[in-house]
Amino acid sequence: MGRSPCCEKAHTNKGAWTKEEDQRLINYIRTHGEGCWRSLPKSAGLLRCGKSCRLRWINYLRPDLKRGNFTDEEDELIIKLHSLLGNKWSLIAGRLPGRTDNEIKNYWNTHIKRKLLTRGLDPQTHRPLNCKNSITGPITSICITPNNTNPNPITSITNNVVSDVYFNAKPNNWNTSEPPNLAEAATSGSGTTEESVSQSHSQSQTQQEEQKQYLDLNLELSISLPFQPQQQGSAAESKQEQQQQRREGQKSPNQKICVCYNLGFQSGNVCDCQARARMVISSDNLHRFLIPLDA
DNA sequence: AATCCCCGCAACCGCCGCAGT
DNA sequence: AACTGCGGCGGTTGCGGGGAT
Repeated sequence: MGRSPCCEKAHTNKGAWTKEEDQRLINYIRTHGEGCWRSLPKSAGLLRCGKSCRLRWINYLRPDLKRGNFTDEEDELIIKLHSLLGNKWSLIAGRLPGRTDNEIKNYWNTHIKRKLLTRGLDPQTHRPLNCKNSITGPITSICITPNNTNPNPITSITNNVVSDVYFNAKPNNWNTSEPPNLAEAATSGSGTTEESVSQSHSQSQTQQEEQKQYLDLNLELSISLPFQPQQQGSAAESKQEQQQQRREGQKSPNQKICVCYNLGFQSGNVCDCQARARMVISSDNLHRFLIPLDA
């Protein structure tokens, strides 16, 4: 059995809102404030579902909404945030004052997707479309190399890395034992809750600047061509090698390595690699989680 | 002028996480 | 620990406007 409906559907209006309904909702929230959406319709004299009232207020009636077209700066910010956060529209909206998640989602689907395609980029992965080695799906494999000196830093761990993302630059104050919390940096600042706002206010300016630096750094990361091992020998030999790697606990072709944890994407935050990982490899102060693709 | 088609956007739906009991 | 209810989120739908034929 599923959950009971949030309201009595037989007695609720659906579809476009009338001016009168809008006015009732505005008047009610001006007097009583937001909250308790379930009981709001009855109290406000609206024949609407509470969810519908909430959506109408948040996406259309809220006084602090910014109207008008998106600016180029907003476009680029959305693209950068999407490359970091994926389809986390509410998080992205939190970084764009006056914009709603629904608005950004629509804008993404109607404008930015096309914009990225004309740039030759995959809107989901932000990788070049014509990259013959490109993989589908979100980036889950990240590798940090000090000063990017090692072109293939985890070859020693695995012979079959699907793809890697490298940071090209490493700030002088980057301490791999105390990684920046990128997820927090991404959501702080213009956070949507009072709590997050108060948290961000309580941070020292230096800390905020550091976080911004890390966020910018992450957003500006360059993506390397996926490492593809040279195919040598017969197919039988290759299969034998793969079986050998599995026996030895090494990464097989249908596994990915993630070091998100070291970037601050700790479990329960953005990345759940730690929870899903079947194996952890630690080296150079980095924890690399092996995650089967079918997990 | 009429029809068709495409696009943008508001709204809905179902699921999920969390807090309260 | 299990259950319930609510708010919030992301995916999807469908309507209306405008351009093309």
